[in-house]
Amino acid sequence: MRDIIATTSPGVDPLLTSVRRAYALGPFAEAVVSSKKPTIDDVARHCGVARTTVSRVLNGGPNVRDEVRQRVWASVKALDYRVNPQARSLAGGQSRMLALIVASDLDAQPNSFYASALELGALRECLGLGYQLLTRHVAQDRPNRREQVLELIRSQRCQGVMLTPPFADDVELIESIQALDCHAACISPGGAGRDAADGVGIDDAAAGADIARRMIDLGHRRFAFMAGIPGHLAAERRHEGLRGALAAAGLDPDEVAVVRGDFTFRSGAALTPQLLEAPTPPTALICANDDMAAGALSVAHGRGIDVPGRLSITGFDDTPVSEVIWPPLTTVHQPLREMAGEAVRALSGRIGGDRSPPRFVTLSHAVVERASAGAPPGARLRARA
Amino acid sequence: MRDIIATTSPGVDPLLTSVRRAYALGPFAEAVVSSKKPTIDDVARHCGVARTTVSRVLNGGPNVRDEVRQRVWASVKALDYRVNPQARSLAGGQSRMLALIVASDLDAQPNSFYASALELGALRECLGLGYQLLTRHVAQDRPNRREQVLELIRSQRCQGVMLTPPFADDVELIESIQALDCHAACISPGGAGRDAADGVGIDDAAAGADIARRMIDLGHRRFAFMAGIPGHLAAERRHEGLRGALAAAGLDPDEVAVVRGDFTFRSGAALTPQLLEAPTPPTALICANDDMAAGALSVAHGRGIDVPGRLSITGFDDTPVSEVIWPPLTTVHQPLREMAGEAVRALSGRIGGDRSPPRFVTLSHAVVERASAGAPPGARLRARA
DNA sequence: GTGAAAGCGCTAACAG
DNA sequence: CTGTTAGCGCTTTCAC
Repeated sequence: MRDIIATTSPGVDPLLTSVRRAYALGPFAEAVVSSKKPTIDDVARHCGVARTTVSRVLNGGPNVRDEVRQRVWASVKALDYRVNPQARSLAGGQSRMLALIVASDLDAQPNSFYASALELGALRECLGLGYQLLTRHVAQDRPNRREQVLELIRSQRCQGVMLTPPFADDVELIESIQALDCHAACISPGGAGRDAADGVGIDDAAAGADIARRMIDLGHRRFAFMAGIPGHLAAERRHEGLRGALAAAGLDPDEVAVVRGDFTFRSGAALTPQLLEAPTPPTALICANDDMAAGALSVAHGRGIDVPGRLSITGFDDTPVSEVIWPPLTTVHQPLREMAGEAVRALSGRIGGDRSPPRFVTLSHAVVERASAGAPPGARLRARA
Repeated sequence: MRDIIATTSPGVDPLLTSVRRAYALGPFAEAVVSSKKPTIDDVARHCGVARTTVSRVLNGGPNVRDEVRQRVWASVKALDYRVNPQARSLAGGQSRMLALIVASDLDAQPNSFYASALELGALRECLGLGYQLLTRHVAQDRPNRREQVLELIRSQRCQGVMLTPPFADDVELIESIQALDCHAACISPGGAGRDAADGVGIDDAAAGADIARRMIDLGHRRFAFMAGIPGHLAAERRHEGLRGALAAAGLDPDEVAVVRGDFTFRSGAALTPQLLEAPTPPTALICANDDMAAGALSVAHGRGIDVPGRLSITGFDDTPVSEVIWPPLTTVHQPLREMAGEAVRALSGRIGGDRSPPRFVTLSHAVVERASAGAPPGARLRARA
C-alpha cells in the first residue's frame, strides 16, 4: 500500500513526506492524504489538539469549548475519519454489539417469518442507535443450547442480547448472561422471564381470548386448538386465554381437541388429519401461529374441505404468510417489528446506565379478520360483539 | 465484581491473593479463579511460557514443540480462556467479520424468503468457519446506496462482503469495496459482476429455458412473463433463456406479454389483472420469483380462476412460499443456502490469501413440479421431454 | 524453539 | 477546559 501524495514539490521523496507528516506539524500536514485509514491521532494532529479532546468530541463528552468541538468535527470530515470500533471496544469495553437469539435449527427448519420479522425490526432500530446486530439460531432441544448463546456473548463481547421463546423464559440462561456483564431483553416472555430482565410482548391471554371470542361470536361451538411447544410460555398463555373465553361462553374448555406442533408449516400439516377425522370434527381450528395454520389450510385444500365454509382456521402473529395463502388468514396481529425495536431500545437504555427494575412493555394486538374464518356450517350468525 | 476464590487459606485477603496470582507464579497460581475474563497473559503464566508462544499455539503457528503446544491447550481449557476478538483485530487486522448486503427497503418491504434463505446459508457457513455475519438491508433506489455499504465495511472493518442482485453487478461498488481492502463475493451476478469478483449462482439462462420448455411440453402456447427489476441481471438472463426456448419451439418470443414487478407478492398481485384481462389471456404465467407467483395465484383465486385448470403459474427460487400456498407452486429450485455458503467459502479463501483470478461457481438448479402448472385448457397433452 | 518489546487505535483516570 | 499517561489484549518483528 503506497501513500498517495495529493500535493508535493517535485523531487521530494513521497515516503519522506509522509514521514514528515507523521512526526511533525509542518506545512505538509494538510496537503498529504494517506491511503492508510486515518486514526484519532491524525485528527488530533490535523486540528492541533490532544487525542483526548478528539475522543471527547467524538463521544459527546463534556468539557470542550464549542469552538474546538467544531474544529474537531471539521477535521474529522476533512480526513474522512471514523473510529475503529475494535480499538474503542478494547479500550472502553463498548463493543456496541447486540445479539438476537432465535430458537431454530439452522439445518432442519425452513426460515420462519416470525424470526425474520423480529430480525428486521431489531436491525432497523440498531441502525438508528448505532449498534450492530448478530443473529444466532440455536436449536432449542440441544443440551448445549445455553452454552451456545453464552459463547457468542463472550466471544463477541456483546453488550445486550434479545431472547425469543422459549429462551425468553429460561431464567438460568438469563442469569448467566447477566453474569457476563451483558444485558438481556426478552421477547414474549410468558412467565419467569419477566422478572429476570426487561421484556416486551402483547397481552397473550387477552389475545387468545379475543380470537376465541370472535369464533364463538361467529357461532362456533366445536373447537380444536393447535398448540406449540410447551416451553413457549406466551403461546401457553394464549391457550389459557382461549380456555377462559370458552368457559365464559358456557362451553367446556376440556372438550376442545388439542394437538401440539412445533410452529412449523410441516407440523401443522401433519397434525391436521387426526383432527379432521375425529367423530365430531371441529368447525373452528385455532392455531398458535400462522405457519401451522397454513399447514392445516393446505391439508384442508388437499381434502377438498371448504374453508371457511366447512372449517374455519385461524392463525396467530399476522406474519406475511397469512396474506400470501388462500384464503387469506384470519389471525391475531402481533407487532413483531415494533417488539424487536422496543427490545433494542430497552437494551440501549440499560447499556446507557439505566438500573431501574426490569420493565415489561405491553404492545397492543388486534384480531385481523381476513377470509379463513366464517360462520360454521348451517349456523345462524349470532349477534356480533 | 468480586473475585471468586476457589481455594484459599483462612484469613488471607482475597484481593491480595488475586494480586499475588497476577504478579507471581506462586502456589496460588492454579487455585485462584478470577471472575474477570482471563487474558492471553493469564494462560501464558498458567503454563509458564511467553505470551508469544500462546499466541502461536492459538493461531496454529510454527515453531512450537508439541509438548508445549499440548500444555498451552490444557491451560486454555483449564482457564476457560478465549481470545478477545477486538484485541486480535486491533493487533492483527483480522476482524473476522463478513457482511451480507441485501437489496430491500427495511421500512417498506415485507421480509423476503429469498434474503432469509441466503442469510441462513451464510450464517451456517460462518459458524463453521469462525466468522461473524452482519446483515445489511439497503434500498436499491437510494442514491447513497453504495455509501451505505461502504460505510458498514469501513466502520466494522469487514473482511468480506456478499452482494445480492442488483448490487452483485454493480462494478463500481465492487471496486470501491476492494479499494477498502475488503473482498467481495457476488450472489447471482448476471454480467459484469462476474469479472470483478468471485461469484456463485446457477445457469440462469438454462433455468429460464427449462421452465419455459416444461410449459411448452405441457402444451402451452400463450405465455406471459412477470419480470423483476431491470437491474437484476440474473433474472434478465432467465428471461432470455425463456425467449430462447420459445423461439426454439417455433413460437414468437415477442408475442409474450411482459410485465415488470419488484419481486414482491404485492407487485405480483397488482400486475396480474391486466394480464388476465387481455383479449387473449395467457394460459401460462411464468414469474421471475415465487413471491410474485404467489401474488398472481392469489388474484386468480380471488377471481375464481382455476389453477392450473385454466391458468398455469410458475415461480422461481423454490423458497418456502412455494410449498405453503395452494396449489403448491411449480417452480425452479435454486440452492440459495448452498449459494450463500459457497460465497462465504470463497470469501474465506480470499481472506486466507488466495490471489487467483475471480471464479464463478455454478450450482445446479432443477424444475420442481408441484401443482400450479398443468396442461392448458382443452389441450391434448404433448409428449413429455 | 522461545521470548522480549513494540505497537494496533482508542478510552479513561489524573493532572494541570 | 485541555493534555499527559496508562493501559485494554493481542499479533508481530526481531533477538536469542
